[in-house]
Amino acid sequence: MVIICARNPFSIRTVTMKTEVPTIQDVARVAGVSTATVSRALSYPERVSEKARRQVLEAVERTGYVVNEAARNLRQQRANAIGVIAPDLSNPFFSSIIAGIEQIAGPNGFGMLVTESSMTGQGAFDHASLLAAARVDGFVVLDGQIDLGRLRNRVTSLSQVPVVSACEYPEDLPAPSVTVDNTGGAEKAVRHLADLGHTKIGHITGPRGNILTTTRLQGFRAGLNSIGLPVREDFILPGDFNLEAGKLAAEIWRTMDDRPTAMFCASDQQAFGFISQLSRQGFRVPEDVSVIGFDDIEVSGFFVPALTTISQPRLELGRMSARMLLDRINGESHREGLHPQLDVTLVVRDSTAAPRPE
Amino acid sequence: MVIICARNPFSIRTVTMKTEVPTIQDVARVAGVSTATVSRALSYPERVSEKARRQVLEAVERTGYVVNEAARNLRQQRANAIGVIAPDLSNPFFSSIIAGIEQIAGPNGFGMLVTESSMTGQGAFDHASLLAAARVDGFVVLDGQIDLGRLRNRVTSLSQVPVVSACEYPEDLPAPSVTVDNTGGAEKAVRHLADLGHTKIGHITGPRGNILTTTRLQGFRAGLNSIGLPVREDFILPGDFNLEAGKLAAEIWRTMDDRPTAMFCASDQQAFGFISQLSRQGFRVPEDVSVIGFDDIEVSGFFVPALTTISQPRLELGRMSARMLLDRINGESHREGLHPQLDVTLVVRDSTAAPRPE
DNA sequence: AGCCTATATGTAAACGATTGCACCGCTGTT
DNA sequence: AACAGCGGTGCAATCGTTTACATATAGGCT
Repeated sequence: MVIICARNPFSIRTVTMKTEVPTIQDVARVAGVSTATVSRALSYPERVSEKARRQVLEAVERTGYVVNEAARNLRQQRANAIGVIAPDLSNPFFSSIIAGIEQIAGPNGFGMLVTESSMTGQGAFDHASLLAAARVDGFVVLDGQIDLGRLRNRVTSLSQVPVVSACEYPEDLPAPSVTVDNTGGAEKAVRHLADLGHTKIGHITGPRGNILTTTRLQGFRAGLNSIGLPVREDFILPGDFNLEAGKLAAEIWRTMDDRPTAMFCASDQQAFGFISQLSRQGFRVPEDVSVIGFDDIEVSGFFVPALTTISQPRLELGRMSARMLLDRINGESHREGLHPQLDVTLVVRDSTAAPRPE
Repeated sequence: MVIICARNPFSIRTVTMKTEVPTIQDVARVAGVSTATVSRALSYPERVSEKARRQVLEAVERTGYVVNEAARNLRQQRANAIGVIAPDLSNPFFSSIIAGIEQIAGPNGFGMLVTESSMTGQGAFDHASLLAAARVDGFVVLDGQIDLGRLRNRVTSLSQVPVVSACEYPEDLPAPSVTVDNTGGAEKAVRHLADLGHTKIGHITGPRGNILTTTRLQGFRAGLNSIGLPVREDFILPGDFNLEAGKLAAEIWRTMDDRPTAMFCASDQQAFGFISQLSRQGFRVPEDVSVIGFDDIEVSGFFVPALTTISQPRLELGRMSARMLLDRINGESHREGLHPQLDVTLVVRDSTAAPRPE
């Protein structure tokens, strides 16, 4: 490989030994054109002559030039990157959405900066506003619990900053969001259980205050209503989305003297925790109790028993939110009130069955 | 909040309505000092007078100034960011490592750019070298399968570019790496099974060519040897780390006329797939066959049965590799040959038991 | 008093790209 | 022959920092 780089040819930094990286100047010199032409040849090929384009391309090849993003970003007042704020990076549910975001961002020349909102106490928000000042062009927010007050104080009018929330969303956030039909999903779950013949259907909720918790609970009630089943408040157990919460709920279920014969869990993880603890106590799923989850994470199909659940298009959730964000960044402003909702589907596997005859 | 920003006070871009963001010039004006002093007051507080520092800090407060990273990066020839190359973002195993990296990078003022190496075919490598030119100061590589030839062609001498590989590592990569004791882990697994009384112990490997596959297989053999058990080649089934591979292996196990009574799986996910498929066929774990995994991902403790496995410190793996990378970036060059190896521990749960008496 | 040092500040030159503007030559029209 | 229009190109300003260097001021020493 030939390295052509006349600028400062004798500089040898003895410590780092960093090889000088070619600049647009070097390319221009080799190609025998001005830097303006080089820049144009690369960004708007159709605006330079055939000949110039060839020369530039060859010079790029020979020098091994690659654009310095920092310089470009400074000049263009653009970061060519988006920020992702997730509540919990190690949660497989979120990582799949993040993968979806990357699938769109990457090929469009955008980097993806990932932060965890739980970070450092006050956390992501200093991050976020700090980032907003030059590192990213916008955010995808995956955390519905986020403290908006803080952000508002920093960023004068939030609605100006390109933000798209995905999955969970703060209700009062004046930004587009992409979600799934949580209410409808919960209704489908209930209906499925009822179709199997269950009349005593319970629910383990998500964490208090979370929007997903609210909508799924709402769907749960609506589902029961629509098929004429009474809502038994004592069958609604408070929980969280994680494994531990399912375990805790199992302990409560065990102590009930009138037990539901089927449980709708607010997440797959929760369902795993529930089933796991029950099995340990000698109960069997679905023989003793049917269990249905929500999310359809990858492992669900391989759980024992394979989990019946409401499947969310997580990858598509990420892809769509990234697309919307990129659109906003590029000025193709959707109306603020854009809130697409993706459909969810019932996936029947082995954790649900007809109730044991009395 | 007071916005002080004299530069171009009448500019109102009607389309975007972007609020002008204050620069260091604005701060300097308000504080009544030069930009140099502002810069110094923020970066080296001890090098300016008490008075100047106070004035600058107050001006920063009033203007809401936050440094423009693009400009800083350009000037300093530094990106203040690290790149992470992962083979599969939605895999919970990797996401935990990524979380660990972020825990170190974030607080140190480094952004974390995440890319998936499977991306776009040729993929991460154009990404990677492109990034190397200005977006990141170094990489943590989580993908051992990576095509080094490509990278080499781009980056003249790879050893100059700060790279740390974590978990998996290409054997010929002249870069520090942080791994876990895979061989030792495999030995522990085998020993545990032997201690329970198993003599017919099998293994489902990872994907061909992967370094983890090799070292774990090696440990498996070594373990058998050290306790005087023969290595039955027909008990070694080829696989992959994912769920599907476990399922496939289960089918093979079923057709064997002389079956191992215990299986050491190359990953937890694989173990899930194996157990899941077996259960579906009416076999029981650990009664019919003991199963031990490798990784100890979060859900393992809640599987049915709870999975006995070799636990890796995934978060620490990420944290340590991030620390090493940051050190290298800051010039505190470790020797090239630094390859710390973290310990793994056996976690005994319910998927292993003594073999059924003949 | 004179000189030297140390400390605190300001001035201005980078960093490497993009892009508004001016210019040049050519073609086609009047 | 004059001129408008246009595609292609180069010049040079600009983005917002950091930092080498110059300068100023104060204080300590002989």
